[in-house]
Formats: sequence, structure tokens, C-alpha cells
Amino acid sequence: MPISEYDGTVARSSTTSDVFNAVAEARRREILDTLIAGEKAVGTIVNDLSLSQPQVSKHLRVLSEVGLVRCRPEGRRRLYRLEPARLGPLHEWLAKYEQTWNERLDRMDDYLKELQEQGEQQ
Amino acid sequence: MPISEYDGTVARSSTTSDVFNAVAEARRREILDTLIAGEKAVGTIVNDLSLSQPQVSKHLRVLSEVGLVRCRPEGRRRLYRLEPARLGPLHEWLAKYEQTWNERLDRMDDYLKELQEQGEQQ
DNA sequence: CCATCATATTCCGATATCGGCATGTGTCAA
DNA sequence: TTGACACATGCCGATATCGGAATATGATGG
Repeated sequence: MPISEYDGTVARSSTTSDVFNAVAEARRREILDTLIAGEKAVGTIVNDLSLSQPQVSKHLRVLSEVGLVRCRPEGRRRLYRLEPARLGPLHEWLAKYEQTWNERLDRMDDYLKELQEQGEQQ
Repeated sequence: MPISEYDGTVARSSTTSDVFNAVAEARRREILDTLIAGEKAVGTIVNDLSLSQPQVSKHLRVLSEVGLVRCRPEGRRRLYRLEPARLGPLHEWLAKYEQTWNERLDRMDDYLKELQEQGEQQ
């Protein structure tokens, strides 16, 4: 008799721990958006976005864990600010597609340039 | 007595239905990545990424639903191709942060241009 | 030291999500 | 028409995730 039978199921890996998933939640994006204006206290975010305080704290925690925001205590408040550099992975991933994205436009551009050069030669 | 008591819980909205969440899954990103090379059949993706066939089909379904890929039947196979334009929302959202991101570099750039123009004037 | 304000954390139920497995559907070839 | 191939779908269990409510922590002012 084996010590343990085969389970047949697979453990899901935690997903909240990377930038892509952190940003996948609409509320978290809203929080990031509101932080573009600058450093804000939790209470300010709660008011601006009409979310519950625990909700905001939890989302800020997720954002902190992936480094998208940083915290600075000021008196009894905590000011959160954006760390936009951490969007790097997203940006880099997306960059691969922008080339594909623009390929048609690029080809069109090349074609137009070709026409133009021919015109100049004649 | 009320017809129904208050539940106290809140229904979660489906998340897989927007581009951000579609792209949040690592496997789905891999699938998209492998499609940059061009149109591929499901079986090809299965081989290239060493995933199970149903897994790939399901992920392709999610990607289809948000328009990130499109399907074309060819014989008994189905060829999927990228629809990079659908990454627009992601790109636009990110664009807001690249400005913040590059602010320092931009200021540096402005400073250099200023120096250069002064040099040309003299 | 105590009351209060600001925020974080914990507990909970409902639901979404993922992967494996089995099966359905559709197309081709003999 | 039948069988094989390519893919899609349905069902399942385990787990992740979200929001609400209550509570814990921590700083401040009197």
C-alpha cells in the first residue's frame, strides 16, 4: 500500500504575485491611475474612488508586493506613491507586439517611400 | 417575513472577459508569444509549448473571446492568428504611465536640447 | 494613560479559475 | 460508411480571489 494515493489534481500557483495579475484587477488599475497625480494617503484614495477602506488596503498590499507602489509613513497616515519603473515587464512584453502591430503600416510606409524615391529619380 | 434575507455577500464579476485578465495568465502569454511567428494550428501550439490539448483549446477560447486571436479552419485543423490591434487598451493604459516614467529622462533631454541650441546660437 | 483617528489584518462565504480527464464534434481518407 | 485524426467542450476537485464585516495595530493629542 502506497503512503499516499495519487490525487489527480494540480495545485494552482499564486497569481497575484506578478505585475500582470496585479494590474489585471480593475480596482487596482483605478488605484494606480489615481496615484499618477501624486502621493496619496489611503483615506484619500478611499474617498476619491468610493471604495471601502479594507478593500483599498488589501489592493495596496498586492500592489506593494509586486513593487508597483511604495509606502511612506507620515504621522498616523500612510502615503502611497507610484513606482512606474515596475511596469517594465509589461512594457517589454507589449513591445514585442507593437512591431507586429505596425508591420502593415511599416510596409505601407516603405511602399510610399519607394514611390517617392522613384519619383525623384525620374 | 421578507421573501429573501440579505445575503451579505457580493457576486464577483467575471474577469476573463477583458484583455488585461486574458493576458494576465502566463500560459496565455506564451501562446500569444508563439503566435508572433505567425498563424499556427492548435496541435502545433500543443507541441511547441508542451501543454495539454484541452488546456490550449481553453486558453485559445479565452483569447478569442477578447479578440486577441482569430481562428481560420483549414481542413480538419484550425489555424489561430494574432490580432495585435486588440492590445490597444493595454497599450493606452500603459501610455499614461510612460510619461511619468520618463519624466526624468525627458527633463534631461530638454536640458540637453537647450544646451545644444545655445551652442548653435553662439 | 486614554480616546480617537488612520490603516492593516483576519475571518468568512460566494464565486472564478485552472488543470486533468473523458467525451463530443467535425473533417478527411480509404 | 467507417475509422482515425484534430480540436472543442463538459464535468470535476482543488484552490485563488474578491468583498464585507469585525477586529487588531499604531500613532497622536489631551
